[in-house]
Amino acid sequence: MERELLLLGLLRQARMYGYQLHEFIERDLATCTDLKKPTAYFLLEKMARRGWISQAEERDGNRPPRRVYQITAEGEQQFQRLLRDNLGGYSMTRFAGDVGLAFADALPPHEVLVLLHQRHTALLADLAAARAVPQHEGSIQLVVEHRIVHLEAELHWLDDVMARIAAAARKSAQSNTNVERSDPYD
Amino acid sequence: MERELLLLGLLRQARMYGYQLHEFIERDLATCTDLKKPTAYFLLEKMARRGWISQAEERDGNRPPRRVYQITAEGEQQFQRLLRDNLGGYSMTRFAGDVGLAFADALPPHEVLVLLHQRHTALLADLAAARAVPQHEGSIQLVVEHRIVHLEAELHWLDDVMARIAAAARKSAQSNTNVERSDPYD
DNA sequence: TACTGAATAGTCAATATTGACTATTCAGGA
DNA sequence: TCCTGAATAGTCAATATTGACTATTCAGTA
Repeated sequence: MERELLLLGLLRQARMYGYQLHEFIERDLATCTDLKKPTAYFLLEKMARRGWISQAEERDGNRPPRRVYQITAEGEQQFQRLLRDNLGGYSMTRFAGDVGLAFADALPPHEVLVLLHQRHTALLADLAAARAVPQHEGSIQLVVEHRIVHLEAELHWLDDVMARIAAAARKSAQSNTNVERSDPYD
Repeated sequence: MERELLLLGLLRQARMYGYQLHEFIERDLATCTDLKKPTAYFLLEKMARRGWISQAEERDGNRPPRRVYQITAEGEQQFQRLLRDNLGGYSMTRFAGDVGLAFADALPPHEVLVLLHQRHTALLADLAAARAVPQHEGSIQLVVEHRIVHLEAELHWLDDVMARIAAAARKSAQSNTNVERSDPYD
């Protein structure tokens, strides 16, 4: 339901057409959500059917007509309900990268370390991008900060995981060495 | 693709039928992913079509026959590819709760605080559940730890956000008071 | 003027995901 | 024996989501 909440929240601030909504989301909210164009149109139509928003054809000069969406009184009610549900609740966050980690022991540790280093680099780039986002007005700023907090925690954790894997790999390499070279001082 | 990776990773450890896979995911991996039964069957069929896994009917006493899935050599290849992609990459995590926060200024601050307090409670419960998960063998333990790290960061951040909202509300209540009661000492 | 590439505005078919349901077996008690 | 509730094993129709595509307009420029 977050996507409906998002669209209603934007339409609450101004009437817009689908493309405009999509552009705004891509430009200003890419940090907090994604919403592909077909999904946006799908949800807009659904909400229009339910009477949460109203559509109107509008033309601008020679351009082909476009559907402008506007929130209704019913839509405002639903917005408030969805907003209260969202703020008051908490739904488990899923991390796509966890699945790989869960099976990390299927690869040799040194390769895992190389791959996690790549992940680390990608994380750093994402953090830099989040830090580069210009100040937003109002609560949207919170979301950017949230993202930064999360990315920083993620980086620390990833460093820790890599250190532990490296330590385990060293230890096992060491015992191999011991066996192969029978070197009790290594 | 994480879901395919997940199923392949499980089938790599033992041949299983759909229900077994689903049960394992619900019981042991609920912290890191969700995967509803119909989705599991859908993906299993898709991977069978592609030759990543093979199916076999099997019967156990009087029970109705069930389809047992087994990873193939091709499936093992794909598993390794997906695993490398997953470990080496990073895909943005989306937080459902962010959408609500982005529109928090649509509600009076005191109500936002009440709602965020509810969220806080739910978070604490989730953290307690994550801490209660018994030790897992191997890398799966990493995922549980990751979850705990994230929940702790989330709680700290939420405390901070609530404190800031409370402070802003106090300040604005104060200026209201000043205006209404003209009390320069409050 | 004619052409090219970017911006605008959306559509379509294919895929993925889910809630709600069915149907069987089995263990244990009334 | 018969019944009930839990466990087992899945299916189906409805919904949601996406990649890839179309088609128009406009600004700049060769």
